[in-house]
Amino acid sequence: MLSKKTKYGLKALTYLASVNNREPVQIAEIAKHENISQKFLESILLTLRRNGFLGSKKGKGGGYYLIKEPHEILMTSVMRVLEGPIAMIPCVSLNFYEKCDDCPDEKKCAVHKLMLQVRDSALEVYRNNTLADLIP
Amino acid sequence: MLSKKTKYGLKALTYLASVNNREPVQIAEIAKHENISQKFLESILLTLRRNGFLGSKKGKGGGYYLIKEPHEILMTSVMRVLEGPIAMIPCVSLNFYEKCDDCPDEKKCAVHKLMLQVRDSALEVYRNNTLADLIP
DNA sequence: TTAAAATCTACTAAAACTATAGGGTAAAAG
DNA sequence: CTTTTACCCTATAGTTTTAGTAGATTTTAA
Repeated sequence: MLSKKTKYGLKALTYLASVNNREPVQIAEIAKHENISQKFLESILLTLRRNGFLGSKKGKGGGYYLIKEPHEILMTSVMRVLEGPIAMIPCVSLNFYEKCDDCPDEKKCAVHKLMLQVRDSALEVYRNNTLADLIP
Repeated sequence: MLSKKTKYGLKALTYLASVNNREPVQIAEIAKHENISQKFLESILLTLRRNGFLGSKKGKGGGYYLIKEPHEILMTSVMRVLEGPIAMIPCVSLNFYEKCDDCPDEKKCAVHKLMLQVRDSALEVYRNNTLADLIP
């Protein structure tokens, strides 16, 4: 299941991308427009800022804004920050690899074999989509 | 993340498929061979039986066995039973569809648009794999 | 220089889900 | 009738998710 964190994060990014100018947009405005709990969204936007997707400005007239052009923002990186590994199991993860402690030989493992394909197909989708592609 | 339930279920199915004859295999044997908690595996095999993948036999010489040929068992149906919906979000699910209550228009939703592609790509993988394809 | 408007930070907590263990019941075989 | 096995129900520790609360900090504008 996709977490609400990721869902809301994607919606917020898309909303910011759809605002043509790059003026800061307040959390409250995003939350209202996308039907998101404002406090929850606050923490999500914070992690997006810390990971280099957003800039912020405090005080009156402040808010969040995109730091790159929408077509430069790949879904692979967005998903990794919001949802974590793209692989469904660590033993097939590119960026978060971990060996299964119960599995003696990955090459012979059925789960490994299947999940490798799933990872590759998901990766292809995320690599073919930038934030610009999601704007309605 | 793939649940251990699914992981163990897949391993158990593969193990049963690799046993050439269709003699019942005891839970304990599967659990030992695949390094799985026996009690947990017990409940997993039960749901696999209830969903038409396995047959069982009680008493001495009993155990679980495949009810169909490995090449007839599609990963789509296995995954749906073990892991649940293949879609990451209900609004793009074929078999478990549900509307998002926070989303006014699916057609304009960025999350919907992205997750539809992810679902399709995952589906293609699962449809192209039967249990027979996972046997080492 | 004060007040208002925002983000930032840390802490807490309810709810849901996951993985597992325990103990007893039912059926099949010998 | 005893052993062996699957079957079934319950509880529970642990983790993750999804927030909510309270306040600190920074910026702008009056």
